[in-house]
Amino acid sequence: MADKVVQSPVRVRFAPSPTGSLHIGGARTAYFNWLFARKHQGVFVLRIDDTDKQRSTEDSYRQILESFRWLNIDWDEGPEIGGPYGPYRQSERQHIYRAQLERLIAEDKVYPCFCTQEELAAQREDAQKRGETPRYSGRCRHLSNDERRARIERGERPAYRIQSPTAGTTVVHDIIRGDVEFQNTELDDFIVWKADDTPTYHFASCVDDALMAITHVIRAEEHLSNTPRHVALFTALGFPVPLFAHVPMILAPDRSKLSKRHGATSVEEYRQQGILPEALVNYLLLLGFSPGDDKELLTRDEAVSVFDLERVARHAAVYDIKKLEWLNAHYLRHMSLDVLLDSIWPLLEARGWVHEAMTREQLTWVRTLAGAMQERSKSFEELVASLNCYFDRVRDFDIKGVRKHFSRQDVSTHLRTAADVLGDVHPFIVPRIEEVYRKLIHELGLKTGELIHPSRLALTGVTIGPGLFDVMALLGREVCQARLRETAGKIEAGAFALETTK
RNA sequence: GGCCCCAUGGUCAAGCGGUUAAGACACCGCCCUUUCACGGCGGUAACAGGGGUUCGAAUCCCCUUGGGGUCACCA
Repeated sequence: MADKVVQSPVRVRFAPSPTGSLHIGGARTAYFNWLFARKHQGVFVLRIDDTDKQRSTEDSYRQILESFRWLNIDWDEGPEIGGPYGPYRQSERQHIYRAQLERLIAEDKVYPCFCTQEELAAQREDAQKRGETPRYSGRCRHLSNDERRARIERGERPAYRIQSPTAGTTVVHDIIRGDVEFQNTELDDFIVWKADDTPTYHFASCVDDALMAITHVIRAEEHLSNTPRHVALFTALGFPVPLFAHVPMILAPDRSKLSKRHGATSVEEYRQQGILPEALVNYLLLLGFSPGDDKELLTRDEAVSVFDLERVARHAAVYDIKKLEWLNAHYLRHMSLDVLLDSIWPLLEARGWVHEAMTREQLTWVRTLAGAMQERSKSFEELVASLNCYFDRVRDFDIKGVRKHFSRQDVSTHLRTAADVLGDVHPFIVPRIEEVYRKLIHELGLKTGELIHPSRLALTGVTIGPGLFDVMALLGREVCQARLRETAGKIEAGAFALETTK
């Protein structure tokens, strides 16, 4: 990246407001910030924009931090660890904003506005009707100091507006989009301080960015249109204007804004659904960024070294759950078996399949089960669900499988014979089972699949899964025999007749 | 509506004046195989439209269309 773009030291920030869980788009923006900081040996600041006391909750605050920890995105300055520019929660910085406001008032860059919200709303409506852009009229801009003082003394609670430039253009230097020009006539004197005596988001954000020496503001595209205001604010405050990078939005499959009705939108939800942090982070990187070569699977270190803000896409990306699942399956398959077991343990426990006092044999067995399904699962949930037949009797049989494999006249007889034959397998291990089973298949004059498929279905209820002989060894002789016979009985009793005609 | 951003297959995307327009996910075949999954091989599928500039445009410019964002005493 060009030297002019990266000054040192790089200081970037992510500033969520704790009014909900960490959104997938926010996570990506944060990750890009983090990557940029790490890439340039800079500082990643986490700041909490909790100026909105009504909507901010402590719960949400904790969950956001937790999501970052889960994603393995660490911050160099911010909540819980502090730093030289703290505090890092806006609710604790009110005195700082107030001081800056008073300074700007003294410097005549900001002025009190006594217009009521009703008046402003009416003006806005008028403008809308005339087809004009609703802008503040500037009515209170030229009030005399005497009048201002008098009205304040009379008890009126003004808001404060910044004197925006009325002519010329404001150029926003955006690393992703290039220079973006705005006519200053489009700007109005917007409010920086509310009548309830608290700063607006724009004001607090710019004061913080200025005072925290933020060099690059990397944020969502929705802020691009607000940026001229921020430039005006930085200028009024007398601080250098940082460089900007507005990252494109993430859209739902119907190209609308991603929302709850499109399924999971928060990091927390993905976590609950068994998505691995490595997969999510890898996917987020690929959304709106390409390393330039064909690489799709990137480790964290590779991501850091390859990341480049100038290569971030300018257009919005549609969220594709399928690719996330693919990545998840990939990371799932490459997990060590013990980490995998550790990860699914709570799920197994919840189903009552495991408990803390299990014997070594039982643990080994569960571990083997997990391993058997590891390569066949896209998520923890799916993996655990596929284990059902090892812990519980088979209640439901795959209908298509039943039609296909239980329809032959002599199936039940064969299953019974198979059950009998399993009694001769010693020890009950895969090669022995296979040897005996194949011998039986040959003697019955069947094709391999003609016995194997019905057996698998009888044993597990499904037509998919590990090799039949692995399944058998895992289930154990007695269970195999019992299920083969039980299913044979059901076939003979016509228990599947209903299902086959369904 | 004003302003701003954007536009390559269904999706993510490479490309930055000359390419048979990569690759990945998804989908469809084939192979492997007792099923599934993995893996391997192959296939369907794109430069929104129209004008320019140029010997030559996916690439540069303009217009149209479409999508998104923003216009609050929300953040």
